[in-house]
This record gives sequence, structure tokens and C-alpha cells, in this order.
Amino acid sequence: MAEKSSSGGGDLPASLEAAWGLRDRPAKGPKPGLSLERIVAAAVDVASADGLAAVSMGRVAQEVGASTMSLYRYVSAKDELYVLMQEAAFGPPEPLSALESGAGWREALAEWASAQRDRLHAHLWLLRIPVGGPPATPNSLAWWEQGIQALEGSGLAEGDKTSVVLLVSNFVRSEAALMADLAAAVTARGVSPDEVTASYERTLRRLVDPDRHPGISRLLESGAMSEPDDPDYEFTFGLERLLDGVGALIRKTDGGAEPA
Amino acid sequence: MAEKSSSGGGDLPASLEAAWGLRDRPAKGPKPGLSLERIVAAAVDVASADGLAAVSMGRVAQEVGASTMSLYRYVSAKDELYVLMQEAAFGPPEPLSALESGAGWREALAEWASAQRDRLHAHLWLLRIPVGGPPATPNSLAWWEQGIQALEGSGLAEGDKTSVVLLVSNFVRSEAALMADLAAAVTARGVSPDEVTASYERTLRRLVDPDRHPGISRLLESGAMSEPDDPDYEFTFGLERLLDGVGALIRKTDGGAEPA
DNA sequence: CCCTTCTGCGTATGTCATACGCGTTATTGC
DNA sequence: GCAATAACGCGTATGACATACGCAGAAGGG
Repeated sequence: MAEKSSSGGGDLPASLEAAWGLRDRPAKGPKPGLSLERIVAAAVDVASADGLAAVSMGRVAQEVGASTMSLYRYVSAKDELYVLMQEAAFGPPEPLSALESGAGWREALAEWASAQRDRLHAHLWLLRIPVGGPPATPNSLAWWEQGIQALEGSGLAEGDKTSVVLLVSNFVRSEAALMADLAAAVTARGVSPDEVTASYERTLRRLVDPDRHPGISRLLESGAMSEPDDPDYEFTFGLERLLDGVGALIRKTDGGAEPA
Repeated sequence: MAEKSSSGGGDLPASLEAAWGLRDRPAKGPKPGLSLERIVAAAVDVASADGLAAVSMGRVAQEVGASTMSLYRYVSAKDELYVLMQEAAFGPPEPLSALESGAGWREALAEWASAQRDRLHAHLWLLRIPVGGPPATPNSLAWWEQGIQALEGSGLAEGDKTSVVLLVSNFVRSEAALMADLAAAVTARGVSPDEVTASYERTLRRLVDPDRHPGISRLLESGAMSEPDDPDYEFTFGLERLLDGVGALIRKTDGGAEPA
């Protein structure tokens, strides 16, 4: 009764088992005319072309030349498709050059964060996928592992490494989500990014009351919003702060424990 | 042509104008039997009781004792309702005691972050609302303003203050989103939080390969996951790192500028 | 050779957001 | 007062969409 994997305890949503390669192919009925890979690839294409909202079971089916319901032979629900799309679009991490060149944890973690960011920026629709619990897919674990590895020489406790990885990972997602919003506004109306931010600044000026919002007023007056913002600025800024904070922790930990 | 507010340039989604109080009430037809406030309050109640997914126009209408379509006299689309729900549930910020007692930026920012977190935890469904661009509601601006104010004595540049506020705010949201996921898993199956994390750890043990994932393996062996985790731990940890990072920036900036 | 099992898929159901238009009700200009 | 004018509440209709159900045909296994 606990033979297969159906009711063991910590269970995968069935189609995830396929992602891990532990799928005992039935070998009994007719051979499948489709494949998970084709379906997921088609779904990713649709999302990349027309956004996540355009990914419907019907649309994906049409894209692979099958009927809507046939997809359910491969995916038990749309949420599973989402997970698989995430896995496919994010892909496995590249080896960190900072680790190979023997650079420190800071360079390694920065490289890791940038790589993660690149993947998100390449598929902004990833950020629209409703989250579903902690990672349990091959690529998610691989990225997690790589994050831990970046902190290998840091002397941090195991739990802290994961906490840091989570912290940085969440930061990257947040920043990318901002970009996704901006990109969405840009394509929604047909204007340039600068026009969108300028329009937002105009809205702010209309709403902000210098008495009630002295700080924001000062910001507006400082002209800091009008500058043609380097799109990497917010990312770099946040990452530097984060790494500084991690550095402080490492220094503290190092003092009270044995060095590597 | 730019008289009202319809085609000025930086425009509000119409029902937001009501949130700002700048709504020229029609005064022509029959008096409305409903009000935005009642509708939004009902929607918030539904979300609090049965989750954001239960918030449908029909359900909300039923809750206020009206028909589905009558809601559209008050809200032009569901997205607007979402924005208003966010505004209502999040509410305005309390005054920061750290500011009144003259404590430093660190205490102020920590208090600010905690307050924001409390609001999110009180309404976890807030995190399920799909994001829609930068803040333009009264309470959003008020929180933003308060964040800037917390950094008043820091000597940071105006733009940097906002960057820090954004950074911390995103962190709080990310952490709360984690909690929301956990809570969702807890209510979905009917088990305890500890059971959920234990189940996840079991899943991990099944998937993690010590060769491929030495870091995660070490984490699992360290027992760091099994400890009955303080639910505040991840939040406190991340916030400390963040504040340390901000502190490093302030120290750097302070060196090149005048002190307060 | 038949029986089991899996396939693709047509059909049906139920949920939603929302466009449209009708009858009704206040308010305003005369 | 009175009609013209808006705004109101809301019934109906439309069009997506996810997905349950069941059937008919295909492939191996005994």
C-alpha cells in the first residue's frame, strides 16, 4: 500500500514525478501522441508571446494540435502545468564562475542573484504564476543548492545559509516583479517606459500633499524620479545592501566560531 | 478638455478618485442604494472568511443584498475592487513610536516593517491580489511617506530613502507570502503547521541526492529544518540583515556628507 | 485471442466577468 | 408643476474557461 508513491506521506503532484524522471511509463495502452515536454513547451511559447493570461488549456491544446481534454492525460490540473512551465522556463543554473575562480562568497552570491534575475527577465510571465508552496522541482532544488554552495566558504550555519538564499531569492523576484509591472504598463498602453514613469510622476504630483507627505514631496522636488533611470539601478542597489547585511552576519559568526 | 480629470495625463482609475475624496457626486439620478464603502467592506469580509478566490462579483453582491450587476455602478471592473480592498484592509499607518521617542532610523524602520507585516498577516489574502503598478492610493502613499520619515535622520539621499523603503517593503511582502503559502497548505489539508513542514522535509529527503545536492543534504542532516521554528524567525533574520546593509550604506554616505 | 489498460476527445456542467438595455427615480431647467 | 435628463437597480445574454464523465479505439499481456 505504500509500494508505489501514492500515499507515502510527502507526495508529489503526480506530473512532477515525471519531471524527476521517476515515471514508470504504463507500457500497456496505446502510445501517447503527445508528450509533457511538447505541451509545456507550447504553453511556454504562448506565455512568452501573449502573456500568462493567454495560457488556457484550450489555447495550449490548439497549439500542439490536440483537443483540450487530451491535455488532461498528461497534466492533472492547470496548476501542474504552471509548475512545469516554471521549471522549463527557469531552467537549470549555469555553473558559477565565481566558484570556479575561487572568488569569495560575495561575488558568488552576486553572480547567482544576477543569473536568477536574467532568467526572470527573459520570462517575465513567470512572476504572474501564483505561488504554490516551497520548491520541489529539479531546477528549483538545483538553484537552491547553488545558492548554498555560493555561501560555502562563509562559515555560516546551515540554516542561515538557506535563510540568506531565501532572502536574496525573494529580493530578486521582487525586483523583477517591478520590472514586469512596468513592462505590462508599457505594452498595455503603447508608450515608452520613460513615458510610463513620467505619467506616474505626474499622478503623484497631483495626489501628494506637501503637508501630509513632506518626504515624498521632497523626493519629487529632488528630481530623483525624473532622471532616465538605469534599469539595473534598483537591482544593484538592493543587492549591495543585502550583501552588506550578509557580510555583517558572516563577520559576526566568524568571530564566535572556527574559521574554515 | 483637461478640465475634469478624464484625459489629463496621469490618471486614476475613476473609482480611485472616490478613495481620494475627489468625487463630484452626480446629484442627478436616484440616490444610490449602496456605497463603495459597503461593497468594499463586504468584499473584505468575504476574502477574510473564505479567501480571495471566493470574492466574486456575485458573491459580494449577494453579501450586500444587491444584484451582481448593480456593483458595476460603483466599480468599473473587478480589478478596481481589488485595489479598494487592498486600501481598506491595509489601512493607514499608526504613528511610529520610535519617531516620537526620538529613537534612531533603525528602530523606526524596524517598527515600520513590523507594522506593515502585522497588517499583511491580518489579511493574508492581500498577498494573492495580483499587483497592478505602483501605489497611488491614500494609504499606500501614507505608508510610503512614513517609511521615508523613518529614514529622516539617516542622511541618505532622497532617492536612496525610497529605494530602501521599497527594499524593506518588498522583503516584508515576500516573507508574509511565505506565511500565506504555509497557511494555505495548512487549511487545504487539515493538518498542523508542523505537520506541513515535516511533510515537506520528507519530500525533500526523497528527492535530494547527496551527490547532486550536498548543501541541501547537509541542511537536512543538520536538523535545522526539524526544529519547531519560531514563526518570526525568518522575518527577524531577514530584517536584521537588511537593516545592517542599510546601516552600512548610511555610514558610507555619512562620511561624505554632513551629519544630522 | 481476448481482456485489460490507456489513449484521444466530444459533450456537458458550472463558474465568472461583464456588455447591453429596460424600466424607474430624482433633479433641474423652464 | 412638468418635462427632459441622468443615474440607478438589475434581468438577460455572452463568451471564456476549467474540468468531470464516458465512449470508442489501440496495444500489449496472459
